[in-house]
Amino acid sequence: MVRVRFAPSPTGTLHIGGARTALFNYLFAKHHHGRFILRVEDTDRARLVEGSEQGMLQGLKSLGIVWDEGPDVGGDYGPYHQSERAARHKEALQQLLDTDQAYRCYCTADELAEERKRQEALKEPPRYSGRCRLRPADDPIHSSGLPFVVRMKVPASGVTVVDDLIRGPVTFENRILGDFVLAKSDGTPVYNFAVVLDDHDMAITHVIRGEEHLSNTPKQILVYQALNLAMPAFAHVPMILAPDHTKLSKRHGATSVEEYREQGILPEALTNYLLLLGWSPPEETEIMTLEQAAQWFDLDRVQHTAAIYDVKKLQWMNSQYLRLLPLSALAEDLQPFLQAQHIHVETGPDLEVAIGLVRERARTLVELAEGIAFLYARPETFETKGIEKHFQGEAPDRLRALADTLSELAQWNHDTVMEAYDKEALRLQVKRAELIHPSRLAVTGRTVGPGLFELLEVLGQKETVARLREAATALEEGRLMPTP
RNA sequence: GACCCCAUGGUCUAGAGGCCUAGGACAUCACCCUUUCAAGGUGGUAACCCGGGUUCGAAUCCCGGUGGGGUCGCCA
Repeated sequence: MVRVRFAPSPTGTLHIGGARTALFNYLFAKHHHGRFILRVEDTDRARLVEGSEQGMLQGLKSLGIVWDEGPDVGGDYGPYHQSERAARHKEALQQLLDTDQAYRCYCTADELAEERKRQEALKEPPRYSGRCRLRPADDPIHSSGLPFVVRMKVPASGVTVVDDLIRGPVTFENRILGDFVLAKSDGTPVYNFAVVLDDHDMAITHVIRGEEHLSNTPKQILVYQALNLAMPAFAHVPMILAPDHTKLSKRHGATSVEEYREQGILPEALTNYLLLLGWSPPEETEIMTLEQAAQWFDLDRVQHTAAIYDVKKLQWMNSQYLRLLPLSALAEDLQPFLQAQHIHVETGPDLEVAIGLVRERARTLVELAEGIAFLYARPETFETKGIEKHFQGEAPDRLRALADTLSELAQWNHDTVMEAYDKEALRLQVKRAELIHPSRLAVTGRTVGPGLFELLEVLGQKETVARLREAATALEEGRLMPTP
C-alpha cells in the first residue's frame, strides 16, 4: 500500500511551493489508492511561529487536500508531531553511537565559524574537518560536562546513489558530504536524522518533496543504511520560481495560499493552477477537478524543470472558475469581500442574481464585489471622462425624460426597458446609444459594466427612476462629484 | 567556489529517432461581434541554448560548452 506524506515546518504560512508539493503527494496517494499522511516537523523550538500550524492545516483543507492521518485526525502511526517522537529519535541516536557510526563533537560554534572562514579563504569546500572524530573513547572530555553535538561518521570514500523516481539515479561522492550533525547540543535531532526515523516508522513508501531536498537525500540514505532500515522511494519535484527566476520570497508579492485567498482567488482555481505547474495531464484539458487529476496523476508526467509562476494565468484560471461555480457557492465565498468593501446586500437585489450579472466580467472576488457594489449603494462619484463625454448639453433633460417614461412602465424587465429606450430614442431623434451611455453613467457612476438593460432589470424600476432623476438634478445644479 | 539538478515561444507545457511545415493554454497584436467594458469568434507575431558526434534521418540518443536553479547550518 502506497503511503506518502507532506511534512511542513510550522514556521510561517503555507507557500504555494509547499502547497503544490502537498497536492502532488495527495494526488499520488489517491491515484494509487494509498494513504496521504500529514506530519508536522516542529523540532526546532526556536523557529516555531504561533498559529502557523493551524494556518497551514486550514490552507491545505481550503485547497481540497485531505489527509488520512495527521495531528488533528490521528492514525495508527502517531504521534504526528515530530517533537513528540523524541524518545524514538534518542534511541536510534544511541544505537548509532553504540555501533560507532556516530560520535560526539565538542567544537564550539565559534570554532566552526572560524574553520569555515578559513576554508572559504582557501577556496576549499566548507566542511567539518572531523577533528572530534578521532577522539579516543577514554578522552577525558567525554566526562567534562561540555556541550556536544552528535555527528555522523560519513565514509571517507565510496558513493551514495539516490535513485530518484523522476530523475533517475543521482550519484554523490561520500567524501564531499562531511560529517553532518544528527543531534544538537540540547539533544534534539536535526531534520536529516529525524526525517529518516519518522518516514520509516510511519511506513512511508514514497518520499515526494521539493527539489531543494535532493542534495540532502544522500545524507539520509547514509542514516538508513547505518540503522539498517528499509528505504522508501524518492522523488524530487521541480521548484516553483518567481517571475525573475529566483526563489520565491515576500518581495515577489503574494506567495502564500492565504494571500491569494485575500486577493480573491478561489481555492479551486489556485489548486487547478498549481496542478499545472510541473505536471501536465495526458489530454489537452486544463480545467479539471481534483478527482479527474487523481485519475491521471503519476510521477512520469512530472516535469524536470523548475516552473515560473505566472499571475496572469492564475487570474485567467480564476475567471474560469468564477463562471463554473454555482452562484450559491460564489455568494458564500464573496461574503468577506462584501464586508471589506462595506457592501450591504440586505436591502438590494438578490445577491445571486447580482453575481450572475457581473461574474463574466470579473477575474477575482475583489473585482466581483466591486462590480456589484452599485446595486446596493447609489454612486457618489462619476467617472470624469464619462462626464465629459456623456453628461454634456441636453443630458439632464434626456435623463429626466427617460425617468418619466420608465416610471410609467407597467412591466419591468430587459425587453420592456429596451423598448422604452427605443421609443424614447425615436422621439428624441437620437441614436439609442446616446441614451444608453448617459444612463449607465447616471445609474452606476461608471462608463463600463454590464449591458444596460440587464443591469436596469436587476436594479429595479423604482431605484432606476430615482437615480436618473438624482443625476439630472445634480448635473443641473453643478454638484456632480467627479471620480478623483 | 565545490557538488548536484535542469534546458521547447515572454510564461505553463505537448513531444519518449521519421507522425514536426514543432501542437495546446496564458499573455500579446489585429479583425469580427457589440450599447460601454469584458466575454466570445477568427486570424497573426513568437520556441527546440550553442558546438560536436551517433544515425539514411535528432527537439528527441551521447559528449563538451554556455546559461539558469539548488545544496553546502547545532533550519526544515
